[in-house]
Parts: sequence; structure tokens; C-alpha cells
Amino acid sequence: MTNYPTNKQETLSLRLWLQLMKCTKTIEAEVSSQFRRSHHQSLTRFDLLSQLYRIGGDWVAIGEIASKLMASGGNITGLLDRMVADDLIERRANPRDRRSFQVRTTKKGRDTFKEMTNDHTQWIEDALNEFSQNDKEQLIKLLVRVRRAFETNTLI
Amino acid sequence: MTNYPTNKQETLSLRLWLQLMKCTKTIEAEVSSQFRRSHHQSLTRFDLLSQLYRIGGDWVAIGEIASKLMASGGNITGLLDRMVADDLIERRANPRDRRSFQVRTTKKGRDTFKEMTNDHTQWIEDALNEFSQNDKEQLIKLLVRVRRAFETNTLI
DNA sequence: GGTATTTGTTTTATACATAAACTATTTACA
DNA sequence: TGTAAATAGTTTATGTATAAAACAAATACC
Repeated sequence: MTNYPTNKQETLSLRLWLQLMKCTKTIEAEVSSQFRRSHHQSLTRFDLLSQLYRIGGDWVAIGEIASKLMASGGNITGLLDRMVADDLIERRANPRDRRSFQVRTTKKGRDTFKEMTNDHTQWIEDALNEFSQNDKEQLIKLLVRVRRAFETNTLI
Repeated sequence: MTNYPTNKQETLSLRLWLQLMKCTKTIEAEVSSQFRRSHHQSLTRFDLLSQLYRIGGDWVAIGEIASKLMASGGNITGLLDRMVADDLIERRANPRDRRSFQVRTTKKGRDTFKEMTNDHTQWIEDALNEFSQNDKEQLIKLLVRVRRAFETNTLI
């Protein structure tokens, strides 16, 4: 999102990273504000509901949610509290481990997610319909490679 | 960053957007935590210092900063307060317009920015050195196109 | 010249993010 | 066993983000 000084040597790699960020932020801002307007929900909540949906309606440990969302524990605690208050998810103690808690979606949570995901898919489709299948596949392939490069790099 | 349900029709456009987000989040998390560790600064502060550097050391109106960072006004007020407290920037009333305020970097701010930007460039270079010039250029081109598609779409 | 509107910024309320310290439990193992 | 270590979540302190209301100063305009 930043325009870096152009007088300094701005390498191709750096330009790539800056464009990547700018692109993501632009779409994210749009989707995020649409979600707020249309559903009074945040992108984070959508992510969380997606994870729960993906798992299939069963009780899920809070730690598992946190790792899937790449979020810190303290963050998740508050997020879940607010979503329980809004009746999107429910929460219980893990019957087998008294340290642990579990959550799952409520009916309202599932309905909300369904509406959100329909809108979401539609927005993205509409915006990206000008791209050929080939362009998209190419881009996906490159993005996965970039991410892998960073993930392996990080583990050193 | 989310893995969406694969049983539902997951279009190519959607997969593209999800990979884009995942990729950006991964790099962002890495850069962000490095900045925190190495310089006790956030990515947001780096962005702000970049803008000030780009402008060239002159006093800049707060509103201009806000629009360049694509941030809300209320956000900027707090951010600037903390950065003034850390002696990275200084702040004064606009001598020509008594509604308005201006900021510019301090010496410490410029030094901090210089160190951060060197590290930043190095990290990105190291992670992306496996990519050919052609790959990078291709990717940049596609990313710009995607962003434009979204920007024009949004303005409707 | 006086009122209405716009502009530039802050304040307030709330949401979301991290790290670090803390509590409670479970597990490992001497 | 009994104690140390690991694990699961929460709390706390702080930073970053938004929208909406508030405010003061500048500008528009009748």
C-alpha cells in the first residue's frame, strides 16, 4: 500500500512485494466494507465461520481455530466472546479435558455464513471475470510459489 | 488466509483471491514480526515514515498522510501521537490554516527509517531470489491488472 | 456582514491484533 | 507417586483500525 521512494534503488523483488500488498489491501478493504454494510460482520468473523463450516458442524477446540486462523490466543478469546454474544457460535467445556473449550456454529451462524459466502463469491467473480482461465491459473501458481519461498525461508 | 469449503463450488476467481490473501498475510506476518523484533516498530509506522521520506523532509498536512495511507482520520491521530511521543516525528500547527496540523520526521525518525528500509529490502531479496526476472515481471503485471479490475469495479 | 456549508482534525465507542504474564490442568518421568 | 514440564485458555497492557459525532476554523454565498 505504500509508495516507496523511487530515488532509492527499488529492486524488482521489492516492487513485487509492494504490488502484492497493494493489491490485497485494495480487495480486502472493498470486501471488508461490503461485509460490514451488508451483514454487520467483519472479514475475521467470516474467516472463522469458514473454518467452522469446513470442519462440518462438529465441536472444535479453540486452539485449533487459533492455529487455522494464524491468530494469537488472546485475540481468539475476545473474538469468540463477541461472536457468542451475537449468537453466531456456541461454546462449551471439553468433556474430556478440563483445560480445554470447544465451539461450533449456531443456526444463525450457519445462515449468516451462507449469505456472506454467496455475496463474497459473487463480488470476486464480478471483479475478476475479465481474466482468462489461463491468467488466473498462472497467477495462482506464482502466488503459491511466492508463499512457499517465504514459508521455507522463515523456518530457518 | 482461509481454507474455504472445497465441497462447495470454489471458482477459480475465488481461489485466486484466497491465494492472494494467504500469500500477502504470510509475508506480512513475517516482515511485521521482524520489524517488531529488530526495531520495535510496526509495519504501519514504517509505511508512514516511507510516505514522509518520499515527500522529502518537508512539513506535510495530516490529511494528506491519512489519504496516502488509506487510513481513517481517527486512526492517524493516535498513530501520530504515539510516534511523536517516541520522537520519530514532530508536529506543528499549520501557520496558514488554523484548522490544520502538519508533521515531518525527526533525525531519529529518518535514521530509524533508513535502518528499517535496508533490512526490509534485504529480507525480501533473500526470500525472492529464486525467482527469475521474468517471473517477477509477469507477476507484477498480473497483480496490477487485478488491482485495477477491483478499483474500477469499486467506483461504480 | 452574517449565516450555511465545507474542511481538517479530534474524540468516542468499539473491534481486532500482538506479546507477555497468569491460571488451571494434564502429561512425562525420575 | 510426586514433582517438573508442557499444554490450553484467559487476562492484561498496548497498538492499530473503523465509523460516527463533535468541534473549530475557513469558505461560500445571499
